[in-house]
Amino acid sequence: MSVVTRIAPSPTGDPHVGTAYIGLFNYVFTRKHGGKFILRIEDTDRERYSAESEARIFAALTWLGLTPDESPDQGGDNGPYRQSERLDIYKQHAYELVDKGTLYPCFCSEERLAEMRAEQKRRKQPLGYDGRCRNLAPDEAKARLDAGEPHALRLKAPLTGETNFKDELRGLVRFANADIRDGVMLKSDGYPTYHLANVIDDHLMGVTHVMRAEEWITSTPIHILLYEGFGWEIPHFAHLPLLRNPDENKTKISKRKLNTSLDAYREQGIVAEALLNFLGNMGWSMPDGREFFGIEDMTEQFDLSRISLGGPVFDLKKLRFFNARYIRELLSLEDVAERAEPFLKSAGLTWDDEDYLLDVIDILTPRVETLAEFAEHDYFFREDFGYDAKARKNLAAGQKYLEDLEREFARLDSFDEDSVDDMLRDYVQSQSVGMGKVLQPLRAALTGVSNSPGINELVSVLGRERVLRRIGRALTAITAGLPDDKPSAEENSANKGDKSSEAA
RNA sequence: GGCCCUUUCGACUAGCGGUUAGGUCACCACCCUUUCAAGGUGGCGACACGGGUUCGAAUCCCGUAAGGGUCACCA
Repeated sequence: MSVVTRIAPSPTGDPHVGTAYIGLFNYVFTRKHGGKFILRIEDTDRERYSAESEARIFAALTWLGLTPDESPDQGGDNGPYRQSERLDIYKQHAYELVDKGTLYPCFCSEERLAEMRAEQKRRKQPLGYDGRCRNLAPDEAKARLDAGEPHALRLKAPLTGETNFKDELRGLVRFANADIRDGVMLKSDGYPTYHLANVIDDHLMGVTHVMRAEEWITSTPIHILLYEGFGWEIPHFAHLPLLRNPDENKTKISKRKLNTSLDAYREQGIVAEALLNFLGNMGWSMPDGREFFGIEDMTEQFDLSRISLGGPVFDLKKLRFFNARYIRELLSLEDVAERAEPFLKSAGLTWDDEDYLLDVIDILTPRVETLAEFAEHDYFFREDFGYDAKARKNLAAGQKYLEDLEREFARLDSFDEDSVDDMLRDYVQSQSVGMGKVLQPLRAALTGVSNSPGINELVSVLGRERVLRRIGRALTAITAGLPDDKPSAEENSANKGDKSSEAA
């Protein structure tokens, strides 16, 4: 049996990390079994639909490398892949189900339903359709239908017995039919609701394994009833655990409490592989316990039985750790530089040759957790950086050393790290002071900040020309009295990371 | 509230009847060190609770509790 899976995001708002999460599991499962992975756009909610959002979903999936085999973009044998383009299909199938007695027309107005709900709430009764139209005499229903009276189509849920299904991860899940409501399957505007469209599409597209988030568990019996109504084969279901907010109660991941936008992570300089790897550790683990693995490795080892069911908390700190690890170890220097370039450029930073960029990225790499953070070390790319408070203090205290070092550097033959190191050590020794006394002013002159990569590598990468120019500039500034009003570029560059996203 | 799902360190997890309950992030300490990192070493820290079953339970069963999800003409 060939496997067919799908993800079915709704194009409303930002592309969601949940889509990437569910997408990843569908993707690796499908690749593992040599099947087909479909992207279907569930755009039946006309109120919230956004074309731009749909485009961003495609872009995000492409970024992550979760490329579908069939989609609205690529097409395929089972299209169209946008639900809004399948309206006739749903309608036709829906009325077929009316004939079969699985669905029935409901002529109740929105107003009546609203009243009904209000009344139920007041009496603290269970919410749900009261079934008025369910018991309409067949010919009355038919007559009103023929007369073209506006109506929705509701599920005629059995009153007794139970509807069960086997969840691949949890085993048998049972529901009393009495608890299943007569939900609307086809809206009065002719659009299907999720349940109907979903079942029809999954069947018509040949989906064999429905892997979706746990929140769908309670609507699965509705889907089962629909499959049974049509007389269709029921696919396998696997409900994946829900990603959780890092809040007290671990509620379902939400953009109120966490940044759920894939675009946002991309813009923050999270690399796709790291995000995927991080997501792969949410509710799943490698048999050998490895935490760092690519999508190929995951595919190779993937097994539904290794999914754990507790809802994993989406921990930004661990994501950043994974990202940092990819930047400094798992990706090649060239690769990192290439990915960092857009971030540097959009910060207005420029450089003359690629080798210099590579050198800079190389020494920055252990000090950075995201691609965007490279741009914080702007002193590598500009000569007009400001001096922050500590740097000014260091400069003021180090004028003499800087004057000496200016001469020493001018005289120095080679700017490789060892030569620089030898020279500096000799000089410091000759002054009979601590290293810091000399090196901190030098650091301030070269970077404008008080913390930076090691002096030796810094000097070596910057090269003679920049070093001399910067010492000269610092000396001038000292003489001019180091005016405080000068905008100091990176006053807070020592502050770690983005608290901003947590500041809600 | 009804129904459904879930439950191992603060977080992610390993474990699938016999382990000093292991690893990772975070946190703390130490080492390295001119700064900031990275790196190294070590530390803190968990089987929700109560009953069973068993010679023996984190592992199996039953309750309880807690948390989550869901109850729309949204998905």
